[in-house]
Amino acid sequence: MTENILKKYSETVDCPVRNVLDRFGDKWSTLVILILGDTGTLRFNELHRLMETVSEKMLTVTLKKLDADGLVKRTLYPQVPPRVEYELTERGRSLLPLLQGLVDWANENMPEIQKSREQYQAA
Amino acid sequence: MTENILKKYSETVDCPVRNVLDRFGDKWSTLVILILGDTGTLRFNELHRLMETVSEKMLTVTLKKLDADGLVKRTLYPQVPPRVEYELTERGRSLLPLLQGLVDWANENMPEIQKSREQYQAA
DNA sequence: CCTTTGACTTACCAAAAGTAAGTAATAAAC
DNA sequence: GTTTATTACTTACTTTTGGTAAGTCAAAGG
Repeated sequence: MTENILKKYSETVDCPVRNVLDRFGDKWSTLVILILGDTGTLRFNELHRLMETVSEKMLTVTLKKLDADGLVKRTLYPQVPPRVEYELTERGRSLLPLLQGLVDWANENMPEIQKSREQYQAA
Repeated sequence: MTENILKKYSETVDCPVRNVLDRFGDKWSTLVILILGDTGTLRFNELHRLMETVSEKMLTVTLKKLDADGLVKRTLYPQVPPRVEYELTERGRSLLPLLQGLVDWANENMPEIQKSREQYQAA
C-alpha cells in the first residue's frame, strides 16, 4: 500500500492538490476572494482599506495572480487618476461555498482550538 | 455600507477568518491533514517520505502546530530508536470534507486555470 | 506652481521556509 | 569493541517571500 500512496502524492508536477495549495496557501488570495464575494465589485483602494493589514505591494501581486487564474476580473477605466475595478469571475464565485465552509468551520471551532493552544503552551 | 464592511473585516484580533487563514494558509498543514485522513496513522518518517517536497524542519513545525491545535494527535513510544505516530483527532477529521471539497474543485478547474495562466502570459 | 488623487512600482529590510549537517541512544554488524 | 544504522528530530546558514515607506504618472483644483 505504501507504494501506491507514495506514487499518488509524489506526482508533484501537475498535482492538483499541490496546485491548489500553492494558490490558496498564500497569505491573501482567500481573503480577497471572500471579500469580493461579499461586496461584489471594489476598486483597488477600497479593497486595500477593507483588508487593512495587507500592503499595497502584496495586494497587487495577489490580484495579479487571481486575474491570471481567471478567478478575478480586472477592469481599467482609462481616466486620470485611474479607476480600476475588481470583481469575481464565475470561476471565482464557484469557490465561495467552499471557502465559506472553512470560515464557518473556523467560527465553530476556534474557541476550542484556542483552549487547546493554551493547554499545549502550559504543558 | 462601506463602513459596516470595514468594521467587519478590520476586527483582526480574534477574527476567525484571519485565524483560519493563518492556520491553513501555511504551506503544509492542509497536505498533512489530507494525507493523515487518507492513511490513518503514520510515523514521522513515513509522512516525510510521502510528502517528499517538505523539509524535515518544516514537517516538525507543522506537526507541532497541528498538535497544539488539537487537530493531530502525537503518540510517542519510548523505544530506541524512538517511534512517534501521528493521526488525526476528531476535530481534525471534521475538516476533511471541507478540504476534500477544495481538492475536488482543484481537480475540476485546474485545466482551465492553466489555460488562463498561459493566455495571461501571452498578453 | 503646488498639491491631491488612484493604482500602482521600487528599494530596502524582516520574517518565513529550504538545505545540509548534527544529535541522542542503542542495537546489530563487522 | 569499534563502527554503522536507525528514528525523530535540532541547529546553523542561505534563499525566498512578505512588509514598509517612499516614489511615479498625468491631469484637475486651488
